Amino acid sequence: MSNNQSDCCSPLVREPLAGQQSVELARQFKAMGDPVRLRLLSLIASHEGGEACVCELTGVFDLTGPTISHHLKVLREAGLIDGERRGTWIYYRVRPQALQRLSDVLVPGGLPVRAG
Amino acid sequence: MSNNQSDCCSPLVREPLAGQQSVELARQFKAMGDPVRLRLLSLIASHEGGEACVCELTGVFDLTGPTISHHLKVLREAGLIDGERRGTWIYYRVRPQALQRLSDVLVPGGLPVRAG
DNA sequence: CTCCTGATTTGACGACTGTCAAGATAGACG
DNA sequence: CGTCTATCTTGACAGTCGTCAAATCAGGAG
Repeated sequence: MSNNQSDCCSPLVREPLAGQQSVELARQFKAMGDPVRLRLLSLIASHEGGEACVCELTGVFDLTGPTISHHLKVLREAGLIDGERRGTWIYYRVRPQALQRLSDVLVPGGLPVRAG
Repeated sequence: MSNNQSDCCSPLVREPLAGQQSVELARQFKAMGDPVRLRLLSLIASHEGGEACVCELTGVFDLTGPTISHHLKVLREAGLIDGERRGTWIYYRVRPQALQRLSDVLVPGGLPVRAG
């Protein structure tokens, strides 16, 4: 079985998910299973240049800095975003491969698709 | 903004998710954020005929009936599966539209794609 | 009607999660 | 060096979640 992350995975719909794979995927879906995190992900992904500084994210929500920081950490540890410090600010960007992989898992067509 | 569920949604990557939409989507992603539920979903989706009876799902896990039932309820209330009683048994099947929608949200191409 | 089997509901309990306040780190600037 | 700003970490607390045992509901068979 192709358990490799870069080679990726058969879609959910084609064959039963193996135990280990389900744990990995669930971790990523779970990270997206919170409205705040989903919006953070979207804010980052859709921001110009494909990246956003924490300072641009904090103001959007009625939440304290530490809470935003916590959510970003969850997204980062799930492998959905990457953070990079540049001077005073820390910039986050999404990992398109990760989103693509999750997207692929969900539809029967799955991997083969990819309309360039 | 096309906030309509059937018309669907712009992908995460194109523009920031609105508050209400993020809550709905998060609910579905959250439902998939558990290894057992992901495997259940996969078992149902990949089962012959596109449906599976609860009795076929229970034996797969080292979990009690009530627990499986609970997870199925979560998936059902998230709109990811549908259940139907036929005689003694209850059969579940996935809602392909729901999975498709989630898949679409995750990639930049989003809706327009669809390589037949 | 009574019993049996399949499935859900209820109630309980430990584990985990989202949130905040307070403290700690990291770099920029005097 | 010390200070200021941006971000993260820690500790605490209420709320939610995953799980099981026990009770309940729905059909089929005697």
